[in-house]
Parts: sequence; structure tokens; C-alpha cells
Amino acid sequence: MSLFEAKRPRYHAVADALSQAIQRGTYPVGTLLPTEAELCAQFGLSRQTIREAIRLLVDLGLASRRQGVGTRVERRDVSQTYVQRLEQVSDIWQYVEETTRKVLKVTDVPAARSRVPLPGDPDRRWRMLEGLRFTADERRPIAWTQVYVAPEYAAVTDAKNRDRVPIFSLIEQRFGVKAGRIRQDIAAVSIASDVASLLRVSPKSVGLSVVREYVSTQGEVFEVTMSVHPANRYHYSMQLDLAYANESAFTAERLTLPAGLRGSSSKK
Amino acid sequence: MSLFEAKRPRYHAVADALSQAIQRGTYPVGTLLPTEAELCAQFGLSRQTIREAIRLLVDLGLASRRQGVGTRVERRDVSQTYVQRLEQVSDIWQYVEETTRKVLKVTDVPAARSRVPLPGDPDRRWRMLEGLRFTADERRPIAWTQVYVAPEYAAVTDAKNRDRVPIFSLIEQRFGVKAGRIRQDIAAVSIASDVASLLRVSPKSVGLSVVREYVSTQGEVFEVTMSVHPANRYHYSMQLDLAYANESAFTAERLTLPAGLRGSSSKK
DNA sequence: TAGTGGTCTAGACCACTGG
DNA sequence: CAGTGGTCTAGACCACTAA
Repeated sequence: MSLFEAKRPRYHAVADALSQAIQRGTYPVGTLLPTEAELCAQFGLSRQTIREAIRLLVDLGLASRRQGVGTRVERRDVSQTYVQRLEQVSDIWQYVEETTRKVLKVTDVPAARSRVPLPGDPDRRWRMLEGLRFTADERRPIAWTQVYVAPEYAAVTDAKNRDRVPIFSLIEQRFGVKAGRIRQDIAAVSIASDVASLLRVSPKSVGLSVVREYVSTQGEVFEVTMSVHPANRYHYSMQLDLAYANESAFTAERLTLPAGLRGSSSKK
Repeated sequence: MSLFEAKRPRYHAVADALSQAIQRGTYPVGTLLPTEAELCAQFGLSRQTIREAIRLLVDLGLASRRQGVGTRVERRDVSQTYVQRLEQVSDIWQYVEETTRKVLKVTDVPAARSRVPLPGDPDRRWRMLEGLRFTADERRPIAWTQVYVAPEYAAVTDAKNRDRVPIFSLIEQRFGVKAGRIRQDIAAVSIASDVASLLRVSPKSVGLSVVREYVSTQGEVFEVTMSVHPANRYHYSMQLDLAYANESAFTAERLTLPAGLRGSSSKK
């Protein structure tokens, strides 16, 4: 019966009331919200409406539900987050599509003697592919690359099309191991003379180094790559978008409304 | 009545059936799915169950709903995406917390004469702050920084705590302009001699340059920053996690099940 | 075993869209 | 205006958790 009773669905009002109560500390993080039945009684609404409200809280990351237990308060504030999205990883590798690779060397090297740190047993021998990447039109290479593949998957390096398809996706196809996480480290380096000559730049010139670790969904690092790019032939750009904890419905405005809302009856 | 009738809720089965039909091309992208009423009849289920199924499709980005129109097929496949999450931007700036800034110079410069490309009128004068950033313990600077602030917000550069709080968050506090997007460009550079002396490295030594553009939720670039870091004192690392189009419920496994599922009656 | 959230039904009315 | 999805109800049974 409040003045603010616009056309908003009641479950929005309930979600607001609850999220504000959480914000105020009425329901501290870690505790359980009232049960659905209790909320039905408090607000005088049906269970489905209450559940819809709670679903919004869950989508925002404010609460979580566990069957048989209850609805737990997870955080006090809606966490805003900037996210970078990479569709199909191919964004990292936009250039993969537009470039050609040339493999120069294939060997097995113990982890301890690799050019990049490899996890696990230092004596474990990883399959290593070394090569260059060229743009379609230009002659000069844009990257010198080393790819280390965990021994279990070394077989993929025999693939006919290894020059065209990223190794990690070959592993995915052949072994069903999927990258659940990619760690990436970017640094500026001085290009060592052996690499410099391959890249056709002068020794000690400036380069950008990108190291990527591919972590399977089981947490195992199954591939590590390193690229060195001449500074003026490559730069790394990315875009971060503001998003909400669990981006789904419920935009910001819907949350930040004047206090006096409540659906119909909220005697409590 | 199929053999696969595990304990899965029916709306999962419906969502599978629909997403597979989309995948098969039965419902091409851009067309409308059958109406909820039709689906109720086809599957012999209640409207709420059907709606729950469609909600899953929407969460996956496969479909979208419009009141008064229908449910539109948006894509044929579930788009997988790697995302980098930055809570509160402070992850980019982990070091902001642990470092101190020292402002060396404050001036107004026309866009055309800045060290980084600035959007808009080349004669527009941006407020520029130049300074260094130090780690708490070390004496040597880890970055030389230029911050360009759009003239409308130049006033924030007078703030007392401008050394401690990132400028863009001052703008957010004072003017309510929020960064909805951050573009970031990372490159390796050779450090110019004037900057080198400030950073106490030798001229032409290797550095990592990071340029960030802060774009407001209205699409306006209101701040641009540039940092140059000595190569051995800074590197940029990030983590990308595999996620689904509209990460919510509905994990991958729930989608990739053997074909013969259907709830109970699907005579069609 | 009692109590929680998870699923499901059969109905109802409303708000929006398009002809 | 007819038809769509959006909201809401009152009731039911189930699956899970903890005591």
C-alpha cells in the first residue's frame, strides 16, 4: 500500500527488502535467511513468489540455497566486477587465424631445462615444439614460440595440421582434456641474440613475452606456451566490462530504490 | 518411459530436447520457438515447468523472451567463453594498495600533444598528472605514470587524497560517472631517457607500457592513463576461467547427455 | 524423522505486442 | 483486439540434510 508501489513485481520488492536487510546486517553473512515458509508468512505472498525473490538474490551472489538446509547469506554487498570475455579463446589468438606457423624444432626436454617454469617433477620430459609465426602478407615473423606439452599428450604433436590448429585444441579433441583455466603472464623482455636472429631484429632489442599455462578442468597443467614478440610488431589489448557478480536479471537500478517498498503485508 | 529417466527434473529434459532441436536446426536462429502453451501440450507438462526449461535456454544465451511476441532463438550453440574477472578493478591495481604515489607535475595539455592518443577534439585540453609509483618497502619506483583527465572532471585532481585513491574512483565519487568499460593496451617499449632517469634505469632499457582508457557507462572516455614499468620490476598476469554464455545454473554436463531423454509423454 | 529447499500442477489475471 | 510472455496463487509431493 506504499506510495512507491509502481508496477514492479512483488518478488522485486521482496528481493529489495531482503537485500537491504542483508546490507543493514539484519541477516549477517554466514547465517541463514528465514525459511521460505516464514517469508511467505511475513510478506503474505505465495511460496513461488518468495522463491523468485530469493532466486534474484542468488543470481546476485548475495545468497545460496542448499536443499535440506536453508538459504545462506553469502555476501553483504553486490560485488561488481570487471570482466574480460574471450569467446572461444580465439580472441587471444585472433592472429592465429590470420597467420601461419612454422615449426622449427621438436624435442623432449626435462622440466628443469625448459625456458619457462614447468610444474611438477623437474625430470619429467615435456614435448617441446619451437617455431615462428608469420603474418599472411608480411615476411617478417611476428613471434617466436615455444610450446611445451605434457608427455601424456605428446602424441598430438604428430598431427598433420599442427601448424594450423592450436595445440591445446588438438589435445582437447583427441584426449577430451579441456582447458578450464588459462593463466597468462605478460612481461617486457630483452630479446636474446639467438631468438633475435630468428625474428630478424637486432640482439637485445625490446620484446613482449607472453607465457600461458593451460590448466585442465581437473586442475592439471597440460600445456605451457611462451611467445616472444618484437615490440613494434605486436601489442596486447583487452577490454574489461563492468558486470555484476552473477550477471543475470536484476540490473543495478532495480536494487537501489527508496526504502519504502514492501509488497502488501509485512507486519513481522 | 525411457531408460535414461534418471532423477533429472523434467524441465532439464525439456531444455535438452529444445536445445538439441535448436542445434539440429529444427528451430533456426531468428525464428520463434513454439509458444509456451504449445510446448505444454507437446510435452504434456504444466506451464511453469515449460517456463523453467525456457529459462535455462535463456540463461545459456540460446533464446530470449519478449512479452507479447514470443521466444526467439538467439544462437545455435552454447557459446563458451573464457573470462577474466577483476573484482572492483582493484585487481588491476593490486599494487595501488601496496604502493605510494608521488605526483611530480600537473598541467593542462591539448589532446594533440599528449603522449598517448586521446579521443575527441585535438585542441581539447586535458588535465594531466604525471608522477611515480613506489613500493612500500623499496626505494626505486616501479612505474612512471601519466593520467589524463577530461576537462569536465579536472577538478578532482585537487583532491587532498589524490595520491592515495585512483583518480577514476574520485571521478566516480564526485561526479557519479562510472567506468562501464576499461580498455587496456599492453606493449613492450624502450624507455625514453627522460623517463629512464626518473625510474633510475639506463636509457633505452626495456619497459612494459600499459595504457588504459576508462569509458563511462555513457560511452564517453573520461580518463586515460599510461604507465611505464621497468621490465624487471613489473609483469602483468591474469587468469581466464572457462564460463558459459550467461553463467548461471545449467552446467555443461547437463546439456551433453545421450539423446533419448524426454520426460514422460512426448507424443507430439 | 522433522524440516528444508526442489519440483510440479492447474488454474488465474495482467502487461505487452502486433495487426 | 487476440495472443504472447510475465506474474501470482494454493496446494502437492519429493530429495536432501541434520539431529
